Amino acid sequence: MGRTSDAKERLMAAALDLSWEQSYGSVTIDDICNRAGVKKGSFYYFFESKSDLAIAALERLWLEEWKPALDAQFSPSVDPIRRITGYLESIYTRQSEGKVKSGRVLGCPVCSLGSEVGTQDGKLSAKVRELFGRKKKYFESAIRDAVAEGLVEPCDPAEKVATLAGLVEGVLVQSRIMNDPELVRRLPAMVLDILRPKTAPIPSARP
Amino acid sequence: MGRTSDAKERLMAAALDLSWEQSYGSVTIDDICNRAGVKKGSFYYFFESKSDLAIAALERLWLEEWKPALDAQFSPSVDPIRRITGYLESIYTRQSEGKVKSGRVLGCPVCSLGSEVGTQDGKLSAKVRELFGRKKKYFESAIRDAVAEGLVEPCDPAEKVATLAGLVEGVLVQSRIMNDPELVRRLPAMVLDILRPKTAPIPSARP
DNA sequence: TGCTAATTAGACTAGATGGTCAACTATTCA
DNA sequence: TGAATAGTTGACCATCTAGTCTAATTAGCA
Repeated sequence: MGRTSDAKERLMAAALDLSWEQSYGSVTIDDICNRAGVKKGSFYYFFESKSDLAIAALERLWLEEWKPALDAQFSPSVDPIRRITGYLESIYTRQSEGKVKSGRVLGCPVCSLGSEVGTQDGKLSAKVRELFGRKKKYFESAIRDAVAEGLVEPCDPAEKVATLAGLVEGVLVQSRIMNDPELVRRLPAMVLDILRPKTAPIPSARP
Repeated sequence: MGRTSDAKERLMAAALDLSWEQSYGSVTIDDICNRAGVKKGSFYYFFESKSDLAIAALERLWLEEWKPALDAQFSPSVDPIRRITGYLESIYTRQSEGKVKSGRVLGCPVCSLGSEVGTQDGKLSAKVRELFGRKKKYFESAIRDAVAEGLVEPCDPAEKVATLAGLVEGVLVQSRIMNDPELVRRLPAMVLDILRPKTAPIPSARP
C-alpha cells in the first residue's frame, strides 16, 4: 500500500560516490540531493541527517559490494596466499578503472571517510571500524589457513593482518594523494615480500 | 617600521592544530581565528583564503618541526637501520603523548589533509606531495646506506621506501581511526620485518 | 474505482560562513 | 616629534546550508 520509490537507494549511492570523489565534509545535503535527483523534502523523509545517511550508505556498501567481492575472493577453495593477492589485484583493477573514468585514483572510501570523521562523528566512525573489523576476518582466516598448510612461517595472524592492513590502506591513501595507480599495482608484490610464502603462490586462472 | 605581530604564526599554528584534531574541511575560518585569538579582518590581511593559509602552515610545519626532527634522527652518524626505527619510535612517543593530552590518536596531519583535499585543492595537495617527497629522501638515503654497509639485502631503495611509507602512513591512519596508539608502537617491529637486517640494529642509547 | 499510506515538491526560516571595508591603533625611524 | 608603515577592529553583506512544514501526488490494494 502506498507508492514505492528507489530514492533511498539513490541517495545512499550519491552520498557514497560524492564523499569518495571529494570528501565527506565538503559534500552538502543539497549536493547529494542533486546527484540523486531527489528533493530535500524526500531526503529528510528517509534520513535524519547526513551522518545518518552515511551510516546507511556504508552498510549498503558492505552488503552490495564488499561482502560479495570478499566472499568470492576469499573462498576456501582458493589457495590462501592467492586469496590475498587476488583480492589486491582486484583493488588495482577497480582503482585504475576509476582513474580512466574520473581522471583520479580515489583510494578506499571507507578509509578516507574514517580518517576524516574519526575524531568527530562517533556513530559514523563506529560503523567504519565495524566494516574494517569484518574485512579483517577474511585476511586472518587466509593467514591462518596459510600457516596450517605450511605455506608460510608460523606467526600471529592478528599481528600479520595489522601489518598487511596498514600497508594496504597506506598504499591506497598514497595512491589517492599522488593520483598514481602504479603504487597499487605493486601492492601484491609488496604483500608477498611480507608474507614470504615458501612456495610461489598458485597464479590465478587466465580468463 | 610599523607595528609588529605574531598573529600570522598563531594563525598557521591554529589552522594546523584544528585540521589535525578535526579535519581540514570541517574547520571554518572563524574557528581558526577564534583559536588564534585573531579577528577575521586580520586573517584576510595575512592570507587570501583558508587554502592559502594551509599551504603556508604546511611549509612552516616542515621548517619548524619535520626538518629538524628528521635531520637529527637521520644523521649519517647513526646506524642506517637505527635511523628508521628511531624515527618510528619518536612517532609513537608523539602519538601517545597526543592521546594523553587530547584523548585522541591523531595520526599524520599531512596525510589526513592530503587524503581529504587530494581530489580538490590542486595547490594544497601539491604542497602535501612536496612534503612527502622531501621526507622520502631521508628514508631512501638510509636504505641506500644500509645496502652499502651490507646491513640488508641489495634492493631498489625507491621501491622499499614506497612499501615502508605505505606501511607507516597506513598504520597511522588506522591508529587514528581506531584511536589506538598500540598499532604505532608495533611499527618499528613491522618495519624490521620488511627490512630484515642481517644483524640486529644497534639499539638507541638509554638517556 | 476510490481509499489510504507512501512519497514528493518546493517554499520557507534561521543561522552559519566567506569575504569586504573604512576607520582605528601601535610601532618605528627620519 | 611626527609621518609613514604595519597591523587591528568590528560592523556589514551576500550567499550558502541544514532543517521544517504543508499541500500535492502517486502507487498499491480492496
